[in-house]
Amino acid sequence: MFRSHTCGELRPEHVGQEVTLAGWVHRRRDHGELIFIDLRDRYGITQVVFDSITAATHQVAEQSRSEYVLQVRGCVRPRPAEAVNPQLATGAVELEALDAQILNAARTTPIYIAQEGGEDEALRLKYRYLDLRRERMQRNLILRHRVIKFMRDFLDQEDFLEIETPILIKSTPEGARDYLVPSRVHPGKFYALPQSPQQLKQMLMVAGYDKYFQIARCFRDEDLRSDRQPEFTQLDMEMSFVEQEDVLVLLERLFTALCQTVVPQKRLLTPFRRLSYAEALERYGSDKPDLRYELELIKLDDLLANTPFQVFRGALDAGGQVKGLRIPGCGGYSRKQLDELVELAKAGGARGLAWAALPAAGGEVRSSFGKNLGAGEMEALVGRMQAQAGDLLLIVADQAAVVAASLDKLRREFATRLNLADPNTLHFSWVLDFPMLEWNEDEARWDARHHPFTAPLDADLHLLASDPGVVRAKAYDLVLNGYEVGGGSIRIHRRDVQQQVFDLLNISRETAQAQFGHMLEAFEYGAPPHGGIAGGIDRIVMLLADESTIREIMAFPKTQQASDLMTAAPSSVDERQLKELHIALR
RNA sequence: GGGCCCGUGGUGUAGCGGUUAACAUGCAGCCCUGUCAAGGCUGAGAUCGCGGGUUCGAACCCCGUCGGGCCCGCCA
Repeated sequence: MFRSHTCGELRPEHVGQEVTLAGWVHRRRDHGELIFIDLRDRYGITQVVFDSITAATHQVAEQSRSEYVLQVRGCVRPRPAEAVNPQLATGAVELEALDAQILNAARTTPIYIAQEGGEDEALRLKYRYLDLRRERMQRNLILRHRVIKFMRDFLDQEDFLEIETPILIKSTPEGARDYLVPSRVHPGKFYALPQSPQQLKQMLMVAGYDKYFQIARCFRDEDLRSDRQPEFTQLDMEMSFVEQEDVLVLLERLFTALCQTVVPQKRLLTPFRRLSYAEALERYGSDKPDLRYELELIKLDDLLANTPFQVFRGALDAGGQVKGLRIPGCGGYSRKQLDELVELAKAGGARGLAWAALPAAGGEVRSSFGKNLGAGEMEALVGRMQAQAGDLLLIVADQAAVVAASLDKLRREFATRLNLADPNTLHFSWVLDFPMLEWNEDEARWDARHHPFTAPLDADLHLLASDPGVVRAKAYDLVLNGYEVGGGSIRIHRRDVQQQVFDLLNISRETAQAQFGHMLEAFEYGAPPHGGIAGGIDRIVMLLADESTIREIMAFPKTQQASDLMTAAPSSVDERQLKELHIALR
């Protein structure tokens, strides 16, 4: 045994006991004859005092440097009243070192452990094992552990079974790009890593495991974002004999209890608000709106029905929309600041951004487009947007999707600038009634928006043949503070409806047989009605931890170029390995 | 595939056409018995990511390249 206690454990009740601690030198304060060392492990920090009276022990402290690994035997004693450190959990006591040894020395570390630095993230990733020693990362990984532990315990209580599914599976061309694994035994053939265990969990429903879950690693070979890594973890669930409402209610109970347990200090809004996909896009321009603040998009089409302004006119004539945002108190923006906003709108796909600034003192409206408007139109816009002196009005005219994307960008930007989103609030919501299909312009065909097994709303079933674009699905997303943290659907379990959907998606019988034959066959042997959901654990933990990238809550994340800077993966491999796998590089 | 931003001692920054490349912190040595971001003194440490170019002269300007970040496309 290297230690009798951890560095976070000692309290006044331990006074007088002889204990042994082991840990890293967090900080050293050398006063000559007296040396203080803060000894750290993942449980905390304990101050160890080395007095020159114990000469050999004192010498160990003299030689010690930051991040040396020490073992110290000593006596727990109370600190003098004026030397108590209320910042430390162990701050009422200290360890009087009687005997100590250096278990291992350490080079000067490239990053400081004791201080949260602003270093280049690449450096942190290269030396991740040092970065992970920091309190922040430990706190995040501990939170992550608690989240996953809670999910397992909760679902166990609800009679769910955690069942593992394979990592080496069959590739299907649907969805994201697959990570492929070559087969040695089958020349020229490949496994794929799962984008999600979708088909497998549906097979488990056919098999009668009516409440399944898994903490499932998923892989998608797509470009990265701050909330997207090539491998990530989902809470994957599937249930039989359930309707959409059952799934929503269960998940709401799960996440409510989860948040109340692991982040009780946060304000959780319940019940979760529900809004349709159409409403979300209409009011917020996003299917994952941050509802902690309002700042809604305002529809202006009807006021401009006869406008002479070509930009608005053109958009409306082309079947598009004109919508705006009222930004309170930003009417004083400079030309340069406004130009930045125009660039932001363009990043969202808009060709431009019309703005109107109302002076704080009242008077003439400054705007990029006022002179092009017809009589009374500016007044009508100002009225509709309920603009007040000092406000800034931002207006985009384009196709609905472009208007939504660009105003969503602006809406989120101003939430940040104006501090509208309370970081301490968790605002979950359900986005429902997604369109089932999506028109693929490039390929001129319908694509499944969720996946091809998603069931249509019963009320829309009859439209499948006549007007597929308006058919809504029994699909639902769980949204938290502007992030999609979960999504799922009720699946089709009727063979005739499935065939109808395949026909719509232009999936031939042969293709369906080749790609999904095993599922279709399985469904002929008594498939129960079923549905499920998958939650993005990384994103949820990120939000609960108040972090802005999921890299901060993963032990060993990858860079935007999908490389691991610590191990230098991916890497070249031996010619012999390639040969065994029947692979020739081009 | 595209747009924008970043790269200077171990670390974080300043310098933005001529400087002995500055500051903080860390590091090393010495002094110091109540510190907890300990303090004091002394010192070492950077060919400015890399490669070209412009210039009498480049950390600084230009081109390319590598690495990192944010976003668009992509992510059923």
